[in-house]
Amino acid sequence: MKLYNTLTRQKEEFIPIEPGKLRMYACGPTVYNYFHIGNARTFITFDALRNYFKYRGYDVTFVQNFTDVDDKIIQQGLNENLPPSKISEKYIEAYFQDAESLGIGKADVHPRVTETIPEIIVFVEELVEKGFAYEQQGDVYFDVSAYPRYGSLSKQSLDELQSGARIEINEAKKNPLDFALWKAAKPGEPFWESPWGPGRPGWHIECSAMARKYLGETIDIHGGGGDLIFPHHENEVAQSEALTGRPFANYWIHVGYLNVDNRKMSKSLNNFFTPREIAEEYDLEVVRFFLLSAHYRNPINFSREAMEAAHHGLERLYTALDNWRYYRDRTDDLQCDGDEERIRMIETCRDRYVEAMDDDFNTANGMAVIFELVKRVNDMLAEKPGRITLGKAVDLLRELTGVMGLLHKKGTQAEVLDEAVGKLIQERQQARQEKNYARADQIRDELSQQGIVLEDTPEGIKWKRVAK
RNA sequence: GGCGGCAUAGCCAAGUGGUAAGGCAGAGGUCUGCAAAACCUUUAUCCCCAGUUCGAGUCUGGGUGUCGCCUCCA
Repeated sequence: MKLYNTLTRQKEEFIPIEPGKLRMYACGPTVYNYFHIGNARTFITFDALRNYFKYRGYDVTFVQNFTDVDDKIIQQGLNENLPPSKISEKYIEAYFQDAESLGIGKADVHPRVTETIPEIIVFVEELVEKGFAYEQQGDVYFDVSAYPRYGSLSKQSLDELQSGARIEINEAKKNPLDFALWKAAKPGEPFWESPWGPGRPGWHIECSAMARKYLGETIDIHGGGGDLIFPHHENEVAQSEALTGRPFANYWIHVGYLNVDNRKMSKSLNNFFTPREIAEEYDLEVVRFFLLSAHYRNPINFSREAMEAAHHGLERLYTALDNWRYYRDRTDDLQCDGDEERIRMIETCRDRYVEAMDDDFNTANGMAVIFELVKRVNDMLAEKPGRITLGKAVDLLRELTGVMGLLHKKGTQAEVLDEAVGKLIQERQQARQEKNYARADQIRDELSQQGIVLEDTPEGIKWKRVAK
């Protein structure tokens, strides 16, 4: 498997630290509000990447944190008139709800800053002891000048960073780029006791400490959104490598932005959509489908047109499954299962899917293979080669879309129709036989208003519920 | 100012130097009472200029446009 590594700015063959095992850490949300679908792009990417590694036989340990102490959480507490801990609790719960609706599975561990304080304090203490950090009136800062390789991830030199620095001059810092590992508590803020007095962790240290706690000193893959490269990930590298003297992460993976009108979707530009908002109009599976239909590193533009296209594309996948179920339930034809040629053709789809995904997790090409497989399934549904051969094709379709985290919904056909609708369908059938097409079409229109679409097939009347 | 993306059909989007995947939309057709679904056919010299090469969307140089990071941000 090849992955693009931000460290080297190249695609590299992925070699795990321990054969067959993957240790992966992705930066999770700061839980001060609902996340938006730009955030979701990163979560979905790592969720699907984890699925794929498992699919390829890796024993995966995936960690994604919650930042549950932060300036913004404190601020939101004031806005909502709630203590910060209630804010983070509320939005962690919301995260899991929204994640589920986007098909994002849980990580193996979802550590929280508030549960990692002792480890963070030890981490900072060690950095101070080793001369990489200094205390200043209850704050502790990382000393970037003590770490010569600062800037290696973002490919920035210290000088250039300094000349472009837009950060406020802080008298307490030796260097404007020094960043807080520990912040002295201000009145009314949550705090923990530490060797430097009451305070709370800075943002960057938490990920280093959590990754170390759950995954060890060197991890295989660390990732997040592209906007985290600097300063967050740069700082993580500095802290962790200063402490251990070893590489922090072998592969750094960064996800491209989700744009709106070609501008990055972000809270500050106020051009964002939350899953909750989108869900009023589309099934969120459409969002997931849309996000995975482009390569993860490329920026993609969110728009109504894009959602419509994704909606139709996803529907095509579901329709194939529906049509298969309908056929399967109405035929006993079990022959032709020895159709070697077809089976071989199906197998090549798996190979090509793996080939695509092995190439820097190219889900766009993976999707293309899925659509080709759908075409084969549809072809076979028309040719009716027998249930077993077709069943294999459909199994593969489920296998591949399953890795993407798609097509988990139950089929529309399996539901039970209510009696009134059933009677109408019967009546329409009667009308058709009597060539009373006006009445037949009238009934079809009526049901269509209720979101039930009828299709006349050689096997009988097929119906489906159309989602929004 | 420093660093880095991106630019391929109406829209979206792949593309490892050998003559452009896939999806959506459109057009024509098959099937259908009509539809729907499905299938078939059809829709691109890849931002511009120069260069390397037998051959470049794909490499090099120079432009142009655009977005981003350098402050919190997935």
